[in-house]
Formats: sequence, C-alpha cells, structure tokens
Amino acid sequence: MKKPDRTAAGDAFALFSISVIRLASHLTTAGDALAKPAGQSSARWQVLAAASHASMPVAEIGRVLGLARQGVQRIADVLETEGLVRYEDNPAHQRAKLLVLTDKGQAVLHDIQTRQAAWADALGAEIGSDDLTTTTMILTRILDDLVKKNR
Amino acid sequence: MKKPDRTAAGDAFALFSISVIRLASHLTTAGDALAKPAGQSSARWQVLAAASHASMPVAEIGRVLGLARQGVQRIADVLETEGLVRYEDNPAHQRAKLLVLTDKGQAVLHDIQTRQAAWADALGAEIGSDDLTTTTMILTRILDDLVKKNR
DNA sequence: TTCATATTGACAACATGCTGTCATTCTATA
DNA sequence: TATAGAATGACAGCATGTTGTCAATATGAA
Repeated sequence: MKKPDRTAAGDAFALFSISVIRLASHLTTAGDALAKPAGQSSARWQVLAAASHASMPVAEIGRVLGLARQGVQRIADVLETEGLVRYEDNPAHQRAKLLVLTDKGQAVLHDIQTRQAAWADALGAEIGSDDLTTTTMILTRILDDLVKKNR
Repeated sequence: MKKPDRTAAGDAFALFSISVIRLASHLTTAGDALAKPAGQSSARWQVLAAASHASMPVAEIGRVLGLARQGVQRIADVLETEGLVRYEDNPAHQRAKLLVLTDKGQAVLHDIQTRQAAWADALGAEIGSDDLTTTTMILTRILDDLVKKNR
C-alpha cells in the first residue's frame, strides 16, 4: 500500500502545511503563557481584546475572530462571571446585548498586552521585520487562495 | 487604558502570528474535509499516518506528533474499536504495545492520502514551489527561535 | 542485585473549539 | 402592513487537545 505520488509543488505545499500547523500550536501555547499570569488564556484574551476594540454583541465578535458564535458566548459568559466584562443594552437590538469591558477587564487586558509587547518586540527583533512582513504577505495570499477554493 | 507601544518589528511579529494561527485553522479544517469521506478526521489521520510510517507505542506517536500521550491514546483506542489499528506485543516492552495498522486501516489511510495528494498538488501549483519553499524555511527558523526561547 | 527514577497506559477532569436545535427578535420584501 | 427569512442567544452534545494522578513496568546507578 504505497503513498500516492505528489508533484514537487504538492510536496512543497504539504511540508508548508505541516510547519504552519506546528508553528501555530507553539504560538498559541506562547499566548497562553502570556495570558496565564493574569489568570487568563489565549481564547479569553482574544475576546477581551475584541470587546476592548469596540463594544459589540457576541455574534459579532465571533465573526471578527472567525469563530463559531457559541464558543465565544461560552467564554464571554465566563468572563462576565469573573467580572471582566458586562452586557450592556444595545439600542440597535433588544436581544443582542453589547459586550463591554469592566475596569477590571481593562486592567487584565492591559497587563496581558504589556507582556505581549515585550515578547513580540524581542522575537520581532530576532527574526527581523523584512522576513516577517514578506512571509505575512505570502501567508495572507495562501489564506485567500484557500478560502476561494472552498467557495 | 492605552495599548502598550510595540516596536515596528514587534508589530510585524504580532501580525505574522495572527496570520499563522488563522491559516493553521483553515488548513486543519481542510484536512478534516479530506479525511471526512473516509469517516475520519485530521487527528485520526495523523495517528494512522504515524503508525503506518513505523509501528510504535502510543507514547512514541505522541512525541513524534508533538502531542500529549493521553490524547493520542484516546484516539488510538477509538481507531482500535473501529478496526483500523490493533495493538501488537512489543518485544522491547511488556506494557507499551505497538500500534499497527490493520488492512482496513491501510485502505482508509490510502484513500485519505489519495485525496490529499490531489488537493496539495492543486494548491501547490497555484501558489508556486518557490514561495512555499522559502516560506517554509522561514517558518522553520521562527519555530526554532520560539522553542529556543522557551528553554 | 537493589532501589530510586523514568516511562507507560488507564482514568478523570477541564478548556476550547465545533455542530445542531429551539424560541425570540430583527429585517426586508411583497 | 404582513410575513417569511435571517440573526441571536440559550442549551445540549461531541471532538480534540490539555493537565493531574495512579499503578505497573523498565532502566540505570550505586
């Protein structure tokens, strides 16, 4: 039972995919480490950051982050229990309350972002802006190709 | 409560991180789609592929894939229930049985790999080997930097 | 050879994502 | 204006990963 043949470009894409997934796993772990001193995680941090950027309903945050609405809802409810966010009435929609950071939530987010800035600065300096910028452009193009393909 | 300042390189690294995580999420989804016609998923496929490459104990597969041994164990047990793998005695270790593909498991893996080859060939051709190869090299270097940083 | 240490599998608890279903609330079109 | 369809939150169930703990088994050093 042999492995099916791939073209050289196919092999290149397969290797590329594996390294992207590996690296993403490590980056998420690093994000968890940055958020942990504040008692948070990557997922909670993303929700806090989205709500900080602009108060929006949970479903809107899901769209912005590219996640299912229900997962964001569960995290937002936990954050509310911990007093980091609160639901405010939405003048434009009776059911879809706006998610807003509390003072405590803002302090926690700021703490995480301070640690993240030092971490990103250090790694950015080590790797170099040029490589990061060109690579990000290629990654974005590939993401577009992937999304296009699934449409 | 302002967002802490980052250097230009820090900004570049932050943007890069986001695109890596986004792309990895889409690639995993694509992998699930490739495995689904065979009734499998990305995670099961990775375990099948590892066992196919060489029969090894569950803990060894976990190390190869960079996953916790317990998660691999749960998946391997499910694959055994479905008759895709079996545990064989390990002459080198009484407890750590070797995970081996059954004929059915090999057929399922081959089916997935055939679909994956066509998919990788198409996207590889669209994006181009050059960009893929250079990007993969940079990603690998960044992964090394990350791992080094956490040691 | 003995014994401290590491490895392994089993089991349990939890975090984070997904899909599906339902009732409620908006929204846009006929 | 009515009303069909879309959007939203609530709730439930599942997949995949994590950590922690325990007993059984290997392994290496004294």
